[in-house]
Amino acid sequence: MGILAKNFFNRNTLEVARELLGCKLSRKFNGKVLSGVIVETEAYTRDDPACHAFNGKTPRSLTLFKQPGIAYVYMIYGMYHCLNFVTEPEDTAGAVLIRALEPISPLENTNGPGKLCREMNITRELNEVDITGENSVIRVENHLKVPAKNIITTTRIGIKKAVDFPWRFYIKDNLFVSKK
DNA sequence: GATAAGATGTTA
DNA sequence: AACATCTTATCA
Repeated sequence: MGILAKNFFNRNTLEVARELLGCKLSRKFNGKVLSGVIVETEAYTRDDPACHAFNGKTPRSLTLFKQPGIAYVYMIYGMYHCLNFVTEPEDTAGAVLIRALEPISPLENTNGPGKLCREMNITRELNEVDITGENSVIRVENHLKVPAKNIITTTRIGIKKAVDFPWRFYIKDNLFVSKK
């Protein structure tokens, strides 16, 4: 099925976060392809106190201002990485955090943002890689169509600012959504 | 330079 | 509820 192109990411972050549900994420590593269905996402935008880019450009947040359709990978708590896709036009900060996958290729422990990166060998080396190319090490394609009634909208997890923003999305009743 | 906080996960 | 563990941003 079709690989998601730059256009897909060059849009409102909340729309992208919702529409990524049901898409297939593939990660090439050591000659193998690891893949899973995206079942949980969170949106982070400019004007969002919880977003790394809220206070403007810093060495780390600069990635969020770059072109849509690249990866934003950062380290959290000194031991885990988190994978995001950059959204919105260039110079407008925005990203979608990938929080959980339902395995397609054999994978375990993909029900959390740190766990799925550990499982798929996603590190800071992949920061800013293009995810819209045919041969990208990370790419996303259309896979399952998730009916609107099966998309649950709630508040985001693990943040201390903007805790009331309903910007977390997940597939209803899916067993691989992260636990609270 | 120092310091505090952090988009997490595991263990108890 | 504690903690493992270290990058980042901010301030001096």
